Amino acid sequence: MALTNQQIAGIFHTVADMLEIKGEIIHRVMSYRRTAETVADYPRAMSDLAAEGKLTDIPGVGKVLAEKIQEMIDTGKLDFYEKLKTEIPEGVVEMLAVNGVGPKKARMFWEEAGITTLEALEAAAREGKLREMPGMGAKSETKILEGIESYRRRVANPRTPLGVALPMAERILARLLELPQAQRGTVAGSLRRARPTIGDVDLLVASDDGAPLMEAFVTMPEVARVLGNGESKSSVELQNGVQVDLRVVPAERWGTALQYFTGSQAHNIKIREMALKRGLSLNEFAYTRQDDGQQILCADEEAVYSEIGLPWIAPELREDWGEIEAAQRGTLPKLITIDDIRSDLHMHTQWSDGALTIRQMAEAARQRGREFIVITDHSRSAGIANGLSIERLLAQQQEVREVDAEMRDKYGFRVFHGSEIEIKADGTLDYPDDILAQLDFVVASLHVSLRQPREQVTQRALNAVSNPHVDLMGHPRGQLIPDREGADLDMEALFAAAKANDTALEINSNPARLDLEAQNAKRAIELGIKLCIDTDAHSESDMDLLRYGIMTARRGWVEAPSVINTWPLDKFLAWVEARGK
DNA sequence: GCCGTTTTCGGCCCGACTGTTTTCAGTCG
Repeated sequence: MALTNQQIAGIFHTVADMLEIKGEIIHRVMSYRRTAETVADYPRAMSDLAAEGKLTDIPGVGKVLAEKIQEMIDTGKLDFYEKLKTEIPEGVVEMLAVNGVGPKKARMFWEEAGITTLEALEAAAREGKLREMPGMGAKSETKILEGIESYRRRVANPRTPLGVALPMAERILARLLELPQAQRGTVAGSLRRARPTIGDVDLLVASDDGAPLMEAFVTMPEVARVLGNGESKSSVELQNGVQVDLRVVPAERWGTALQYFTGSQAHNIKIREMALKRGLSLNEFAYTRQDDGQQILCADEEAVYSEIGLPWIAPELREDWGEIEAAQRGTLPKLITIDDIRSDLHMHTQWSDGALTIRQMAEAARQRGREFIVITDHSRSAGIANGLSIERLLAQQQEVREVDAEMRDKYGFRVFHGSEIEIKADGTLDYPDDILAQLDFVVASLHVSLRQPREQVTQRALNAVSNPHVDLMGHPRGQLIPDREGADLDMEALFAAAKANDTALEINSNPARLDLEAQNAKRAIELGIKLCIDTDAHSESDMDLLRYGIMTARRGWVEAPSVINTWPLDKFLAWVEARGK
């Protein structure tokens, strides 16, 4: 059975670790690691690419890696990996995840002391045996013990969702910016790029006097452990297990520093390669001209990019998904912003599992600048969510009409009546067509039986988007971050059906969903599919989650015209009408 | 292992911090 992109990426990551332990040339190791990253984020299934013979189209994949991917698709395993597993004990590879243990030390512990498990490593450290080894001492022993403890916490809770990490990072940053030494500051790293989950938090502050900032940072009440504490860089682990890094740079070098610490690594490597071709070496402090050694300082990111002939590239795009090539061609997308959003087409009320009345939701949306909304409570089979029977649905419509009339007269604000209907396990929809026909707008979503086999769950999605009454498919894959994988949908088939039926696909703004993911959103708009960025709000505060949906859309290169809820009311209604409602 | 305005070989981005060391290797991002 063919492996998924995630599984293939996982194997390549482990192979890279194993090769590094073996002392392989680092560039060979990096090619596996790079490809693992690429495959993990790739918008199309490796099995599809393999079927089309297009594996070597993937940047960084040559003959050898293409053959290995093909083998995993065909056989479900990789011989090369199986052989490596017989050479290197699993526990030795696991040691690399411990802060302070790298490939050299892992190999030394294994070969010199016969340590092949984390438990044995911990025991040896406790008994003071590690300190006798070359390059080791009492401090590194302690560091490894702390590292093992931290690793075990991380295994239980591996990555932090964007929706948790960003508010936390902003709170810490705000406190640092209160200090007089801080000139400016921002969130950087994968958080600034708005990845759906975050490994650690990167903060950047401009200052000519970093010491007080570092002192304040490492003594924050939520700090559990100081991992490093230098003049320009400190790292802490918080009580909640999240690692936070703070870097301090002088303001005149802000641009190069921010560009560097925002990443991604793949993006930065390409930028540096471009710089080198122009005789410039780039680091976080400056460009350096290679001929005379003269430095070129960049106080903002625009200067960093313009120095090598590129327009500024939005951080959400910096994943090496083609943004540098697009910048060179002058074809970067004009990314959607939160101000482009005019409506919210997916929201819940007290009629099902929401916290507020129809009127309260409408008022809250209006206060946030929306021009119209659609109320889409759960359908009848969603028992836990108090889904609406047909009778209740029709009664709700009356109330929606009343609120609409009132809000329309008062503010010119409109409230429409819809439903978020279950796509049931058997593939049918939760209300009959004649009921759906009475609604202004229909969202169809998968909530149950997400673990069905690929063909079955895909067929359910196709049934839904092909129904002429369905306008939007909500959170298509049904993933829950960070715990639940989405359904094993054939996304290409879903895209084809959405395109053929002119059905829109949702980017759900809830940080637990962010579904469609950016990669799939990017693929969808390339195919000309319409999207919709909704809050799926169940309360007033949920409406403020919209920014996460916007970030995700921007990561997917989405421009406002592709998004139906950026459209003015007339255009929206004309589209719904034209779809045969 | 990949790749090419250095093109089929010989490169491959760059620096901070730590702990050990007496000048640097390992780790990390």
